[in-house]
Amino acid sequence: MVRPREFDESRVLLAVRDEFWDKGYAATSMADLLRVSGLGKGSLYGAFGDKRALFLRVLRDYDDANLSTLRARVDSAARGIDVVREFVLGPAGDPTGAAARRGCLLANSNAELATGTPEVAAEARRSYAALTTVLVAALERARNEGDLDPDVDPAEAARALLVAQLGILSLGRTGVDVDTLTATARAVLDRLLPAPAR
Amino acid sequence: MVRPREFDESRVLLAVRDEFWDKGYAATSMADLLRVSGLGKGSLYGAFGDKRALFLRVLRDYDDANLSTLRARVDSAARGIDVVREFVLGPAGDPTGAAARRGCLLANSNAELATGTPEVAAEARRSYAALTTVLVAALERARNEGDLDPDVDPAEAARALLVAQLGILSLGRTGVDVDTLTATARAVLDRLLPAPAR
DNA sequence: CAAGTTATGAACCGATAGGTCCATAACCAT
DNA sequence: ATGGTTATGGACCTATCGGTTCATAACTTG
Repeated sequence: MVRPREFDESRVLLAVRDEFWDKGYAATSMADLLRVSGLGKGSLYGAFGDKRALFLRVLRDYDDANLSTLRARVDSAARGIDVVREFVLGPAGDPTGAAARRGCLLANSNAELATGTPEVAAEARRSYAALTTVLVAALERARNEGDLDPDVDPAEAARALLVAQLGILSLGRTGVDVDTLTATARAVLDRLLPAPAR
Repeated sequence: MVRPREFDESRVLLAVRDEFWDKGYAATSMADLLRVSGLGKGSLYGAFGDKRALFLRVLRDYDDANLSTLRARVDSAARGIDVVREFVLGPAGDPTGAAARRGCLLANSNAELATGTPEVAAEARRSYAALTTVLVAALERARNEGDLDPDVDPAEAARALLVAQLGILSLGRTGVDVDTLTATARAVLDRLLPAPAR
């Protein structure tokens, strides 16, 4: 009884996400979104609402995917400490520096929109709280596996590691030399994750 | 032979800066800037050029002022370590959290505009490099004053502290509870600035 | 095959964006 | 006092913004 969509919703959402990610919210026009999605106005508005709603949808999907990825890594990683290190080193991982310059959609969006769009700030708080919880689990595992000094408080360290990642993201977005960025990330990690005294 | 300006240039620049700071670049309209500055279009364009040029001017002034302030603190502080701690704790200092939510004009702008406006990213790199240099000096002083473990490499630690500050700024902009923010900053600092073994 | 429903995208809309222009006012130097 | 020069701010301009409307096409179901 209905006419089905001609487009793949998730493909469109990814294309839209990339556009917002590359240009930022305000600098992305609806015309841009129509171009990268290949849709007409009726379809895009009909399926996702206006620009703001579409953006918030994309942002939430992005966060959920990030969280799921991290949780999956905690489950599959050989050692808890590996997940934590990867969490901080990840943004500097691409040797071309392109990933570092792109940064994180959530961090970029929060910096751009936190004041005027409280939903974005709230989403960031939600996401960071969830990330912290996962990091705590990874740190406790690391401690049990003998990779972390037992004196380190997992909750405190998790927040510190989140701050470290956000700092690396922020610095990486300036386009700083990627080797320096990586070295800095490693230096911070070494301080934040002391090995057990033996 | 000339007609003098009727407005105070630095007052206008501060008003414009605050507007960009509060709303971000794209979300600030020329109408906003005319309103907060109290100028007419002819005056604003005549004195500072277009929106982009005005913004870059304001951003550079902001950076220069920040740098000067930090340098002055290094000169006037009782101990080098105090400057470094203040550098990281500063963004979380306002007990109402308003300063933390506002963040840093440079960090916010870099997150919003780094991709599309290379001048902003370049300005951020320049500013962060200069800040790092000042931090190195403060750390060397701290070491000489017996407040810092001599094993700590000042250059490496300076970059780590910059990352820490940027992370605090980023997290603070989400509107997270200011006590948690401060506690996190302290925890990071304690790890990054170990006291000398005795 | 027909009826009913929804997706589609081009046409269209008012509002606002940033930016230019210009008549006038204000001022300094002679 | 007057001529030369610049600051001023409102009028004006075009492009583009996000968003709505609607005739049509496409499809499912009975």
